[in-house]
Amino acid sequence: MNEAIENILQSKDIAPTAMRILVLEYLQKQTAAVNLADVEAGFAQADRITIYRTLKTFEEKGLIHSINDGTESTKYALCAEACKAGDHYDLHLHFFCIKCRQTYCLPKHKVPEIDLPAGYQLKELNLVAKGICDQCT
Amino acid sequence: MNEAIENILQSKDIAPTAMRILVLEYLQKQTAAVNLADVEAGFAQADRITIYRTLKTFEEKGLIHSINDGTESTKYALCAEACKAGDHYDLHLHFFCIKCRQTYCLPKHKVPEIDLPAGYQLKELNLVAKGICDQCT
DNA sequence: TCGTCCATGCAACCCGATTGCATTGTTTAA
DNA sequence: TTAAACAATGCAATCGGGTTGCATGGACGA
Ligand SMILES: [Mn+2]
Ligand SMILES: [Mn+2]
Ligand SMILES: [Zn+2]
Ligand SMILES: [Zn+2]
Repeated sequence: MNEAIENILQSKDIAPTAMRILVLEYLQKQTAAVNLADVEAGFAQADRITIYRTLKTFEEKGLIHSINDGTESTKYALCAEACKAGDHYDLHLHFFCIKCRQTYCLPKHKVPEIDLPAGYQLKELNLVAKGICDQCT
Repeated sequence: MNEAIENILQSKDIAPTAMRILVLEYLQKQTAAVNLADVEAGFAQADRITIYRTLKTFEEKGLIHSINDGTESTKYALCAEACKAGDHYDLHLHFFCIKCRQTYCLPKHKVPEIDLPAGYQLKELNLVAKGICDQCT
């Protein structure tokens, strides 16, 4: 059972410690993006800093991606498998619900092509929609 | 001279105090979006909190809009004239240069239409591009 | 077994954002 | 004209997310 989780970590070049396995299991259960406080609250006793560094490591190694939805805290969600250290391939739309304040990945909605003025080089594109989610309608 | 500035403030239902006139004049001079510290540094002696509240008021009244470019601080820039209290009409692309760390409004690049899954209601759409600006190429 | 490396835990700090409150300035109604 | 009512300002204090320093502990290879 842990086998699968450990394999995922190792495939992303992350040493599978107890904490990391727990955090990854937690992330897999989520249906919306979570912030540091959410993860912390997901465990009876857990060190905030260790979770913080775990999430940082996960992000660096391409296991999760961070989302800046305009709220006070950064949120995290699991990446598509194709993501690698330093490269997040699946650029998709994120939706923030102003009612339940949940942030959802919409991986089927790829960010659109945009053309920039002459001389501008594009490296990254962030698209965040705000509104009311289907649960809250 | 101040006449024009005062008219702008009054047209947005903002009482034209000395500080507000100065801040608006400052904002009109900018070519990139600014944060609170920028505005503060733009004056010899100025109270940070007053500027903070000035920017908040400007935003509420639809004179400026705030930009979350993924950096540590919120940035602000003047709105199109059509913007009103609570309603920012000119949804456009913002470009953050990773070299000079400036954030530019690209009002000619409107945010694209997106279609959401059934049951999702759209209220707002934020699009931020990151890369290298024409000055830094 | 020892030494090295990495992960962890705890304390401390940084900084942008925000609030409380007393004071000052401006507007409004008597 | 004057006094009350209201809005803006200035200063101190706080909050909270994010980040770093450092000592300890566990895993693993020489
Ligand atoms: Mn996502
Ligand atoms: Mn803009
Ligand atoms: Zn919702
Ligand atoms: Zn630049």
